[in-house]
Amino acid sequence: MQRISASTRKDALVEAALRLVARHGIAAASTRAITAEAGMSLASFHYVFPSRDALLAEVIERALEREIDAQSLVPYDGLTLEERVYRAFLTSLQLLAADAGTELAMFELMNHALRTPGLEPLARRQYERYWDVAEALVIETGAQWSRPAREIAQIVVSLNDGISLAWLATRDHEAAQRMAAVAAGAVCRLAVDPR
Amino acid sequence: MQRISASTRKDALVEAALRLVARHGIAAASTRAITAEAGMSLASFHYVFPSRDALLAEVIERALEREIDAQSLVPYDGLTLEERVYRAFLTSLQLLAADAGTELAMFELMNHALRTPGLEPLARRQYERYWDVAEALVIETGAQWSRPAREIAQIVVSLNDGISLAWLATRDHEAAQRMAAVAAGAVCRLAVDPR
DNA sequence: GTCTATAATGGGATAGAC
DNA sequence: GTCTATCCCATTATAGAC
Repeated sequence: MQRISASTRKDALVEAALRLVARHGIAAASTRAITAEAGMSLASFHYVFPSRDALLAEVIERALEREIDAQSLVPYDGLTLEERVYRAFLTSLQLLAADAGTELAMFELMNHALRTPGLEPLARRQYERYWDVAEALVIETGAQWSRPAREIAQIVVSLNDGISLAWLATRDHEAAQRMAAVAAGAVCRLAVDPR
Repeated sequence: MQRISASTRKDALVEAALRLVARHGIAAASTRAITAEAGMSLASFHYVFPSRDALLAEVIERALEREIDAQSLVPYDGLTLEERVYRAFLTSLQLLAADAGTELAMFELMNHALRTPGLEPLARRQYERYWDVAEALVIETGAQWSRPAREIAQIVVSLNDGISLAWLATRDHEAAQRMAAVAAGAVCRLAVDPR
């Protein structure tokens, strides 16, 4: 095998792990499976990562950034407030339908972090970032809200998580879309002038 | 050891597994750990359960029923609509704070079902039951809603799941209580006459 | 730096005595 | 029905040759 820089190798392992977790769940992401997926030997793994958990920590951060990037590409020009909120929920559902494994993986990685001593702060930071992104979105609507933007944002994130989980469990597209519509309505009624 | 009926034994194993999953996560619920917790031998396990997954399926159902029982004990007499909805969310948060492990376990068991071939219908049924229970609660408010009771119920469940997950990740009591309040307000604005 | 080989552990499941 | 003992496999991590 060629000599490859440690950072390149880390990168390849994180990507391989992410694919495996998305496809078959976190339990399937053993060090052996990961190195096989990345096309390298088992020993290479421990050359760049001290342990499986150290890798999973990086996997969580990588997955989070990807998720946030996907959300921030949505165009909202010329839409009413309710349409914008609805569109945001729908975008999540589209990401979900396009790659259910990856979205389920986000929940699995979160649970893993919450069960692994030392990784709890990762879960916390993940939520703070979700809230940050949603808050920016709420402010960007330009609406006047009856509560601080951050609280609205937290409700939006909660609804999004809840609807996503419900879809993952039931795979009921119609129900999920109706939920997105009703949720958008409920959120918009928190605006002072829900135009 | 004494001769014990198969059903008693199953029961003891399910309870032991539930305790382990709540304490240390689903990964810690190995057949060996479960039988040790239940105070019996490993072979007894396979005498009453064909496999670990067969046990976990029963664990999921048991945990679900317990969760629903806990929620249905809440008294709502003499409260306004918003107070009732708020109270429902708060009750969830209290259960959460009282036993975070068990509530986290619910999410883990759900993920497990979604990743295990053959157990997906369990996850689906679990959600249908959540929705049923919430729908009964929504109807019981006596309010006139702008959408069918089931859709309101689905939003309530989504909010509850989302808020629960956020609390599990951040352990921020204040934020969670504010979220419960704002969520209750948003839901109630879906009533025709939100008195 | 990268590999093969192996240690060390823990897992699910089963055989067979009682 | 219940147990002990064991099989067999997969896992994480490391040793040591190159």
